[in-house]
Amino acid sequence: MLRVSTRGEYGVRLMVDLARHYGGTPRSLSEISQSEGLELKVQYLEQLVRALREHGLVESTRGAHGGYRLSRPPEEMRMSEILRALEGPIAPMICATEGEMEVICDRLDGCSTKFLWAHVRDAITAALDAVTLADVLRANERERSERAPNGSRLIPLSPRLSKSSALNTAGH
Amino acid sequence: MLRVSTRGEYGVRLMVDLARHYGGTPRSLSEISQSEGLELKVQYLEQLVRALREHGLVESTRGAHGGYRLSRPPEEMRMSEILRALEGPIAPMICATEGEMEVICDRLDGCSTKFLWAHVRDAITAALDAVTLADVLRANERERSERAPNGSRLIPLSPRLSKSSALNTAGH
DNA sequence: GTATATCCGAGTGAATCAGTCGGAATAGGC
DNA sequence: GCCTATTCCGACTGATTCACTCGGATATAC
Repeated sequence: MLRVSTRGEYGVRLMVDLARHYGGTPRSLSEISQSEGLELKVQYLEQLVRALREHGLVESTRGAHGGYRLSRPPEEMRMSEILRALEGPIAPMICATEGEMEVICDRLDGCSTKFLWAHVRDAITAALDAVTLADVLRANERERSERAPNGSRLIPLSPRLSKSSALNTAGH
Repeated sequence: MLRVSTRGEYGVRLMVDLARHYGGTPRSLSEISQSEGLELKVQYLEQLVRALREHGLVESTRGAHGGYRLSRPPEEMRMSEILRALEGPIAPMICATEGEMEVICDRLDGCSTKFLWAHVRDAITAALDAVTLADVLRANERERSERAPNGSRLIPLSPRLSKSSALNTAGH
């Protein structure tokens, strides 16, 4: 339950790639898809990056050698913004969408569980506000470097996946 | 994004109703559906309550005057259990399901955003662990009594919906 | 002008959601 | 023993959403 769609997953990976190359030349979708393991889905990425651009999170240059870049440094991008751009407002229930929720929920006897959903929503937004794109990039770099560089990909990842993960340095 | 389905919504309402009548005679689904404003969906409720029973949260008695009751007092039921029973494990991404997540996610280059989803998942479970069925019932009773008893349903609910809601007494 | 990109609207097959349907089993009241 | 109220159970279905795909237009470097 409470799933994020592949839109969110791919979109975040795309942003991580842009963060990794922040400051350089624009990255094309085909470059991104290769280095993030999304080879087959370039056409789909187009759709996602559109939403990110429309929300002002990335800027594009067209034509040959064109591509995308972050419109702000990764440290100044909260994951909440990114996911909102990709998937719309955080709303565990229709009656608990961000912003005004009274309007919709005046129906019936007022959605007896309103408070619960608002509580969940606030927890999610807080969690996503506390993490920046730079944090996710850092965690990702760490994981990459821990994997042996000479192609021995067989190291089990289990021991490092506990609650004391890299993201706990994000200060929440 | 991050939606809870109507399964979760109706199922929680059902549980709130059972909590309100805890200690009395078993409640039939038709009674529940009437008092919770779910008149048309009795057949659907059947399906939901099944999941709740199979997870040991409610007990049933069959035949005439039969129905359902909570198998534990509302104070001892966390909303996390209830929602898990209704909607399955809390997993914002396939690679961040509760319990073991390494197995599935060993594919590709190891899901660069794993940490983020785990972080979100933990925030959600913490939020749902902090609230008991009794808390939701209490918040609901309060709302009911605040609505004028003589049918003047027109009072706007807005001022009381801020972050300092009743659920903040749950101690998180 | 050609190759490489982004841009844009529309379409589509598969999966999930939100129920519905038909009937079997169980228990209380007469 | 029958009738009624109820839970139990598996299967079915229409609508919606998801996860893409397609075809083409537009812009820019060389």
